Amino acid sequence: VPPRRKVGVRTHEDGVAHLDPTYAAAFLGLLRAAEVVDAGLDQDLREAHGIGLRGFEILLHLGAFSEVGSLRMGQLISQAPLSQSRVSRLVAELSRTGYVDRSTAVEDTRAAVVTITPAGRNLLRAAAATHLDGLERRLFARLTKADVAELGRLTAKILGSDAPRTGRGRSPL
Amino acid sequence: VPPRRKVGVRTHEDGVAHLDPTYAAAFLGLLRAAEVVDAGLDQDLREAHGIGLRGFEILLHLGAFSEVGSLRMGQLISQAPLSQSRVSRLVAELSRTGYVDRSTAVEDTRAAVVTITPAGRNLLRAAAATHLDGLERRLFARLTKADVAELGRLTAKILGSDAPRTGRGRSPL
DNA sequence: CAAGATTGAAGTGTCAATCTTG
DNA sequence: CAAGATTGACACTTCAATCTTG
Repeated sequence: VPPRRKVGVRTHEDGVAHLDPTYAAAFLGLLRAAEVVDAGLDQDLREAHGIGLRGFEILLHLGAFSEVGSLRMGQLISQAPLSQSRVSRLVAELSRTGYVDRSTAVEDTRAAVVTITPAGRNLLRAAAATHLDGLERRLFARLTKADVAELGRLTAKILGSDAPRTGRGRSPL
Repeated sequence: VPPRRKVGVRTHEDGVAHLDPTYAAAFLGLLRAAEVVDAGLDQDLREAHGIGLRGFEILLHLGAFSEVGSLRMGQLISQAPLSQSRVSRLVAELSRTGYVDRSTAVEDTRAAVVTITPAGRNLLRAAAATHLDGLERRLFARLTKADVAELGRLTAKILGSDAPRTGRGRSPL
C-alpha cells in the first residue's frame, strides 16, 4: 500500500512534528470538553446527594434499565464503561450506604444479584433531576439542536463499532 | 425570567427523568470518545517510549513552546490541564529518568526551573511521531476535514471561555 | 504574611491473583 | 479447568498541609 498521507501534520525545523491549529483545536477540545462536562456533573451529584457520577450510573441501570430493579454483577459490568473490580467496589459502597442490596443468585450460586432499595429509588429520582440539570447547563444549553445531532454523529464516527448504543428502549443518562 | 425550557428531556412513568436518544448519544459519545482517544494515545506512548501522555506533554511544552528548552514550574503548571502537585510529581519522575533537569532560578530562589536534556529532546522527537501517528489512526483518519473543523467548533462552544487557545505561534500536540 | 513549590493522605481506577462454585 | 466475582497491590490524580524564600 502507498504510505498513508498524514493530514494536518507539519514538521517543524526543530525536528518535532506539529499539528495544524484546526486539528489541534479539535483534539484538545475533545479531551477538555469531556473532562469539564464529566467533572462538573460528578461534582454536582456529590454536592447535592453525596454520590458520584459512576455510582449514579449504576443506580440508573438498576432502576431504569431493569424492570425488576435488580441485575447480576456481570450485566452491570457489561453496561458500565468500568472495570469489573471498579463496579464491584462501587456496589460494595452503595450496599454499605443502603442504596442497593447484594444477594446470591438462586439459579447459579456463583453469581451475585444487585437490587436497588427503596432508599436507592428515592436517591435515583432526585439525582436524575440534578444530573439532567447539570447536563442542560453544562452541555446542551450551549449547543443548538443541530449541534447536538452533529456531536452525536462525530463521536459515533470516532468510536466506530464501540459507540454507545442508546437505541433500544428508553435511554436514561 | 421565565423558566428555561429543558431540551431533550422526558419524564418517564417511573418518575425518573430521561434523555431523548439524540441527546444521550451526544453526551455519552463525547465522554466515551475522549476516553478512548486519550487512553489509546497514552498506551501508544507507554509501549513505544515508556512515557505517558502527561509526561509527553510536559516535554512538548519544554522543547517546542520554549526556545530555550526551559520553563519555570509555574509556567509549566499554567499550561498543563493538571494540578500543581501532579506537574511537580511528573517533573520529579522525568528528572529521575534523565529527560529533564531541575535547578533553582537565579532571580528568585523560591522558583524552580525545569530544562529539557539532550536525551529528553531525543525522546520528544520520537514520541511526537508516535503521538501523531496515534492521533491520525485513532481520531483524524475517521473524520473528514470538515468533521475536524466541526469538532473544534462544537467543543469550543461547550468550553466557552475555557477553550484551549491554539492560535499563537506553532501549536504542538 | 504571600508566593513558589513539594509532600502526605486519600479517592478513583486498573491489573492480576485469588476465591468459590459449576 | 472455566465462569463469576472479590481483593491486594499499585498507578494516577487532587486537596490540603507544609516547607522555603521574598
